[in-house]
Amino acid sequence: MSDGKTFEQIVASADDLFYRQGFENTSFADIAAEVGISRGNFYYHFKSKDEILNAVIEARLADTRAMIAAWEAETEDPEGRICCYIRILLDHQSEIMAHGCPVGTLTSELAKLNHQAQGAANGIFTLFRDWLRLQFERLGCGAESDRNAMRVLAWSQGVATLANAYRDEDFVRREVEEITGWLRARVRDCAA
Amino acid sequence: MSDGKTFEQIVASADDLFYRQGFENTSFADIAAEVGISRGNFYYHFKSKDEILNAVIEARLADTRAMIAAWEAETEDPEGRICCYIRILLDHQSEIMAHGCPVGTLTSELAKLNHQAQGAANGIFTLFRDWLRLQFERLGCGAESDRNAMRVLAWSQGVATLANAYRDEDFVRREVEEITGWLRARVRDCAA
DNA sequence: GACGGATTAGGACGTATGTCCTAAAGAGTG
DNA sequence: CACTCTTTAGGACATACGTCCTAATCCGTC
Repeated sequence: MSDGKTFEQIVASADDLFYRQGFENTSFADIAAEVGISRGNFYYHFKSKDEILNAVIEARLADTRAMIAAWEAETEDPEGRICCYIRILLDHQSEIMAHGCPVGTLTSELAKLNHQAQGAANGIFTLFRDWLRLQFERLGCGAESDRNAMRVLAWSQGVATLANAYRDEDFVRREVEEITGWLRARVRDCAA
Repeated sequence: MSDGKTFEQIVASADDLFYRQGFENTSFADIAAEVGISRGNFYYHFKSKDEILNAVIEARLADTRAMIAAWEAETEDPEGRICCYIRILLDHQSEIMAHGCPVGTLTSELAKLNHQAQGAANGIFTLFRDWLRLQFERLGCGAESDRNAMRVLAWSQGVATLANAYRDEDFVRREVEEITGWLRARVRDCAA
């Protein structure tokens, strides 16, 4: 019933379209066209559009966990790991300039729709937040760790929003350097 | 034809609803219900929904200009003026936690819709950006002025996005203090 | 009070959408 | 080949939406 090839394709296309066009603005016809199936076929795999959204959020949660796992495999150094997160802004620069941050724009849209999946979408933020907090704790930031994690999240969200508005590559590059510099200083302070 | 009482009410209600529910997700029926007029009456004042959006953006531009003028009347001190901008986060805290930043969420939505009014909506950002840059220039930040202005914009945008996601009052308050502290340090650096 | 332009109400129209239903096609098993 | 369960196609259905049209109402002026 679930977890077939078509199921995965629907989720993948919906994921992409929700990111590029927004959830509300993406129709079944859009997804069907991209997957190459008929419109009526959705209801064999999903009971409603909201259920597709839930599956997309699940997929994003899984992707995020995998991404974090890859960063953990990349380096043991907490500061280096935090830099991995910051580097998303560069690695996905063109997509971010075109469509913003996938997490931030989705949570914003769901907040306006008063959608039930809001909490689930926030879970993606929380995945990053908790992991970043852990890295700051390992750096000795103690009680400040969560605040630092939130600062990194907020900073990157702001950069994504303005990058999307102005499509300015240099701005993104400069801010990434600035965040990295702030991080270095913060690590020094915490270690002291 | 234009600029009547009904016209103003439509723009005011649309402005409010676009903020709370999003542009795409707000229908003529919604606006009509809030203003108390019939649905078909819109087309006497506006040729299309996009024209309402344009009027809303015009109104927001005017409001922003008025807000900036009020700040300029409030104090001559550039640092104090920048603090006025930062203080929006506190003055409109509950709305921001409920619906995000009106500017950031609108530009994000229009970007996803590939809407023609995207540029006009960015103009609101630019109003703040140019004015903030001017204040930094007067503080002696020189070539760094625009970067500092963008940083203040980005920071506040990020705080708004996360405030909307987590609805955490303390987080907003802490970040405002942090930005203010950063500003003080930056002013010191520039003056030196 | 009568006229005329400004404004409004109400509904028609075509389209798009989410949802649902049913018949057909596909795939695997005996 | 026959049977069954899974999967798909295609369209029906009600609803909501943006747009447009027309008749009615308001209101200031003569």
